[in-house]
Amino acid sequence: MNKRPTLADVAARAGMSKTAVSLVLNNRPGSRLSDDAVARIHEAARELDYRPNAQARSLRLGTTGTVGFISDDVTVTRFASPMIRGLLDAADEQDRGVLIAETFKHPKQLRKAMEAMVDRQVDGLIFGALSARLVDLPPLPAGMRAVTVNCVNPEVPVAVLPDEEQAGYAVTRQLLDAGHAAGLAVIGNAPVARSDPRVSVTINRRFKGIQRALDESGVTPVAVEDIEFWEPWNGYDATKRVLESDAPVTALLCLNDRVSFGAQQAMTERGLRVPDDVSIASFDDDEIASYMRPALTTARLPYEQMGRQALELLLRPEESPGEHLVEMPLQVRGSIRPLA
Amino acid sequence: MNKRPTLADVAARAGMSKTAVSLVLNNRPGSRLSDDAVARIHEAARELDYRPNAQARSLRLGTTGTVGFISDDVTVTRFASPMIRGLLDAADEQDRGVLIAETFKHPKQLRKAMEAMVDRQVDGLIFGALSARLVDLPPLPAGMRAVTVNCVNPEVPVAVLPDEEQAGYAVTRQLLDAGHAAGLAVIGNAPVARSDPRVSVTINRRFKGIQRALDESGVTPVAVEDIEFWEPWNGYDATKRVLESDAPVTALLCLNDRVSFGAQQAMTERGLRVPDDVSIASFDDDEIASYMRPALTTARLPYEQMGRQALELLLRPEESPGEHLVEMPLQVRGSIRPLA
DNA sequence: GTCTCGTGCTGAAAGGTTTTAGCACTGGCG
DNA sequence: CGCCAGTGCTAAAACCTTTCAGCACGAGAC
Repeated sequence: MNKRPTLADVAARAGMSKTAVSLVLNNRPGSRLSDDAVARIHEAARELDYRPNAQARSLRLGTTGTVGFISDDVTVTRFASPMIRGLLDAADEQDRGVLIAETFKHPKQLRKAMEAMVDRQVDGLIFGALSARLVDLPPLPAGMRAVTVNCVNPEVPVAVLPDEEQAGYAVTRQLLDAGHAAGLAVIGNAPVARSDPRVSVTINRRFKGIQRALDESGVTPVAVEDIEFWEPWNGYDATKRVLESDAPVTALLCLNDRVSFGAQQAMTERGLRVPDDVSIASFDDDEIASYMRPALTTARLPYEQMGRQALELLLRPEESPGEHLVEMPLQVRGSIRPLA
Repeated sequence: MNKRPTLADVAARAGMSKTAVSLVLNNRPGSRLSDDAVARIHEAARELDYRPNAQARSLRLGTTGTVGFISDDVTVTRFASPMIRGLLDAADEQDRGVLIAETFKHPKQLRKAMEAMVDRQVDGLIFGALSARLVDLPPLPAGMRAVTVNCVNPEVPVAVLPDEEQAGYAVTRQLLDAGHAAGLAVIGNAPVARSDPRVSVTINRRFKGIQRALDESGVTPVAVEDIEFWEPWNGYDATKRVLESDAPVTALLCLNDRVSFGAQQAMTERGLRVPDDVSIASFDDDEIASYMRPALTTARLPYEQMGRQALELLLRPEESPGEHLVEMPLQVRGSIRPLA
C-alpha cells in the first residue's frame, strides 16, 4: 500500500533538491542545471512513474487546467451530444479537463452549479443552451472567463452561434436553383417565437436568410404555414392544410427536420412521393434526416464545431469579443428533384 | 481586485483561530466552542461570503468530491444523453462534481483520460459504453473505486446493465397476449453479434427472454430474419423479404426501434398499415419510436436510471459487487392490434 | 493546598507544489 | 590578491485547509 510518489521522492532518488526537480520537469527556461542533473532527474521521475499532484499544483498556481460546462438542457438531449464531443475533443487537445453540470430545473440549480465550479477553481465557464436564446445568468465572479454557446447573455462577452442567416439563404437558394420558384411552400413560420429573444435569438435570422433569397429572385411562396412548435405532428397538420388547399406546390421549405418528417408522412398518406411529386428541404440535420427515404437535404446545425470553437475561444488568451458565427453546411441528399 | 476570503480572514474577523473556524464551519462533533464563538464565526463567514478553497481542502483530505465519467462514445451520442442526465442528477444530489471525458478514438486516449482523472484525484471512475459490451481497460490504480455502466470489465467489480432478459420476455409476451402467436416474425436475429461479447454481452439475454416467452406458449415464429447491424435500411430489407415470402405474418417483433422504423417503411410501401394489417413491437424506446405513427410499443433502455444507479453505487460505501440489472419498462403505445 | 478534570480554545504541522532569493564555488581580470 | 560575474544548485516561503496535541484556567475532590 504505497502512495503516489511526490516531488520529494523524485528529488531524493535523483540526489537533487525539490526545486531542481520542479524546474527540470516543467522545463523552465533560464534554469541552468547541468546536463547530468537533468538526465538524473528525468530518469528518477520515469523510474518512479512520477505524476504531479494536481491539487497541490492548483493550490499553488491558482489555476486548475479545468473548464466548466454548464447547460440548461443540452447535456441531456440528443442535440447536445455533438456539442459535447467538439468541446471534449478540443479540451483533450489542450490538456484540459472538463467539469460538467446541468441546470435544467431551476435558476437556483444554475447558481449552485456555478458556485460548485467556481469553488473548484475552473479556469473558465462555458454556458450552453438547447435553443439559441437569451439566457439569464447569475453574476460572474470578477475575472472569470466565459463564453456562451448556442445562447447569448449580456454579461458574457463572447458567444458562439450558428450562422442561421447564411443557412436560410443557402437552403432557399438550393430549392430555387432547382427550379421550384413557382411552387414553393414554407412550412413553419413561427410568429410567437420570432418575437421573443428568450425563445430564440437566431430564428429571425433563419427567416431573414430565406427572405433574402426569395427577394433576390423575386419569388413569393405559394403558401406560408404557421407552426408554433416545430414538431413532427405539427408539420404533418400544416402540410395537410397546404395539400388540401390545392396550392400548386412543387417544394416544401420546412423550418426544421422534424417538421419535414411530419410533412413527409402527410404526403405519403395522400399518395405523394418525395422527391418525385414534391421536393423537401429543411434545417438542422437531425438524426431523423438521414433515416428518411430519401434522405433529407438540410442545413446542418454545426454543434460539434460550435462546441470546439467555444472551448478554443475560452482558452485563447487574446479576447475576441462578439458573436462568432459558425457556418451551417448544406447536406445535399436526395429530397430535392430538379425541375426541367 | 480583492481575492476570495480565506479561512484566516474569517478567523481574523471573528477574533478566533483558524482551527476554531474550521471546526465550526464543518461542524465537527466534539469541538466544544461557546455558543457566542460559534455565532460570531458564522456571522463573519456570512459577511465575507466565505467559500472554502476546494484545492486546499482536497490537498489536505486526499479526496475531491469529484467523480470521473469516461465513455467510449456514449457522451457523444444521443443514446448517452439520458445516461449523463441521470448521472449528473444523482451527482448533484450528493454534491459531487463530474469530470467527463471520451475516448472514442483509441486505447491511448483512454489511458490518457484515465490518467488525467487520476491526477485530478477523482474519488471514483465510471466507465460507460455505447453498447453493452465487454471492454478493455488499463489497470486501475490500487484503491480506486469504479463501476461500469452499460458495459463490463473483469477488473471492475460492479456493473450496471439493462435487464434485457426481462425485456425480451415482456415484449414477446405483449405480442403473444394480443393474439399474435400464429403470425409472429422476428426481425433482427444477429448471429455474429450474439457470439462475441466484445460486441455485446446482453444481446443474448434479449433473445433468451424472447425464447422463454415463446417456449412458455409453445410458439414457433413464422419467420426469423438475420440482420447484422440493426439499422433502418436493414430492417427495411429484412421486412421486405418476409413480406415477399408470403408467410402469414400478423406481427413483427423487431430487435430494435430503428429496425422497426425500416420495417414500417417497407410495409407502407406495400400498402400495409400499422397496426391494422401488421403489429410491431421492439426495443430501446429510441427517439424515433415516438415520432412514428402510430407510436411504437417498445421496451425502454433505461439509460437515465442506469446513470443514476452507477453513480449511487460508486459512492455507496458498502460495496455491492456484481451485476445490477435495471428494468426495461415496456412503453405501450399504438403499434399492436389485439386480434379478436 | 495540591490534584484532577472539564471547558474553551489555539499553535503548528502536514499535504505537494512553485518560485523567490540567495548560497557556494570557480575562473578571469585588474 | 581582491573583486566580479557566471554557474549550478538549494532553503524556505507561500498557496489554504484540516487536525493533532496541548495550553490555560477554573472548579470540585481529596
